[in-house]
Amino acid sequence: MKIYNTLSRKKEEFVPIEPGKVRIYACGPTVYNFIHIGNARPICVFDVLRRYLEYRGYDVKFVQNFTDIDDKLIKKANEEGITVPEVAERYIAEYKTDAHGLGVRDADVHPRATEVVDKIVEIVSTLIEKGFAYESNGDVYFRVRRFPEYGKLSHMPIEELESGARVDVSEVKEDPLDFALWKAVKPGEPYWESPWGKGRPGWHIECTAMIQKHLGESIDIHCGGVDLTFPHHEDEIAQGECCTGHEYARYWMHNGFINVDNQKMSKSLGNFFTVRDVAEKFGYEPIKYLMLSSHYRSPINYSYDIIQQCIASLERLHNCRDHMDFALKTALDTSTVGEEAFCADIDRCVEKFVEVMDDDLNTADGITALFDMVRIINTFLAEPRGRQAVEYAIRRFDELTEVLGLLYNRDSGELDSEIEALIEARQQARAAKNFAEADRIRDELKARGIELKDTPQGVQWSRIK
RNA sequence: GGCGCCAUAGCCAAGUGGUAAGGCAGAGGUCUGCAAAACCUUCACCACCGGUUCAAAUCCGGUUGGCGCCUCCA
Repeated sequence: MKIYNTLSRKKEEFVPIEPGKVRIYACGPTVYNFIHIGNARPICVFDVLRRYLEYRGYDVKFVQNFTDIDDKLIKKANEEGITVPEVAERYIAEYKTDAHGLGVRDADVHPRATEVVDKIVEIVSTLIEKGFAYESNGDVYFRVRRFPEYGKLSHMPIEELESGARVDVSEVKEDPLDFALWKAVKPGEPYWESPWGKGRPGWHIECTAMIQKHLGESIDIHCGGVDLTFPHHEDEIAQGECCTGHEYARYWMHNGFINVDNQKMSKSLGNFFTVRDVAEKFGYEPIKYLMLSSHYRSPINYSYDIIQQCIASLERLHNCRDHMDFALKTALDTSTVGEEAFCADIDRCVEKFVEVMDDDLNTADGITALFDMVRIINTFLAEPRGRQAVEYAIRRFDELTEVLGLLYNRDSGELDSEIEALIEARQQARAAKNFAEADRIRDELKARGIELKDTPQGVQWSRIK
């Protein structure tokens, strides 16, 4: 598989540190509010990365953090008159509701910043011992100029950073470039004891601590949004590599943004949508589809029209899958002509899927391979088919939707007897050419969320999504 | 100012040297009691101007337009 590595700015063949194993760390949300659809992008995309690597036979360990201590949480807690841990608890729960709604699996470990303070103190102490960091007024800063490779991820010339004039100038820092590893406590804020007095961790250091604790000194893939490239990821590399002397992460994957009206979503512009809001109107699945419909590094523009198109596309996928379930119920015990060729066509779609996903996780093309399969299946199932062929198609189709994390939460449940009786009554009405009654029943069922399709093989029903 | 990204049909979106995938919407048709679904057919001079090449949406240079990071940020 090839992965575009921000470090080299090239697609590189993926070679794990340890054969067969992949250690992935993805920057997770700061849990001070509901996540917005921009947050949903890395969550969805890197979940697919994980699933795809597993599909390709790797043993994947996937870690995603929750930032549960920072300025925004403190502010939120003050506003609501509750504690910081209460804020974190609430929004971690909301996060999980959304992530599960999006069909995203839990990470193997979801560490919280507040759980790794010991590790953070340990790393900061090591950095001070090695001369890479210094204490100043209860804060601890990293000496950026001590790490000659600083800037290798974002490809920023260090001189330019300094002349950027936006860098915070502070008397407590030796150099404006230096960044905080530890922040001295301010009145009314939560704190932890440390060799430098009461305080709390800086933001960048938490990820480094979690990686060291749960994945080791070097990891295979580090993921996050493009905006994290600098300074967050750059700082992580500096801390991590200076602390251990080893390469921090081999591959860096950065997802593009979700825009609204071609502008970055942000609170200050007032143009952001929470996942919850969109899900309540349209459901979670169209959001998931949107995220996978273009390459993960491209920007996506969110709009009502686009989400409607996602809903329509998804319907074609669901119809095909429903049709397969129906075809299985009415399948023949013997095989029919052309099934071998059919299975071969299906296999070709899977091969294409693997080929494009191998190319830097091209989910847009992966979906195309799925749609190719849909057409082949729909055509093939126009007439009754042998059970084995139908089962094979289902298995291979599900294989792809599972990797993409699409068509989850499918309701293949049974109908209750009352509905079944209505369907039967309608069939009798149709046989008696009482079409008014038949249509009335069909409308009634539709109002109850059941859609009927009359086929040569009988009545196919499905629940309206 | 520094470092980058993007521009493909009405909409979304792949394709990065060999003559434009896929989805949505539209048009026509087949099937159907009707409907739905499905299937078939149809729908692009790849922002502009130069250059390299037998061959360019794809490479190089330039122009225009849009966007991001450099500050918390997915």
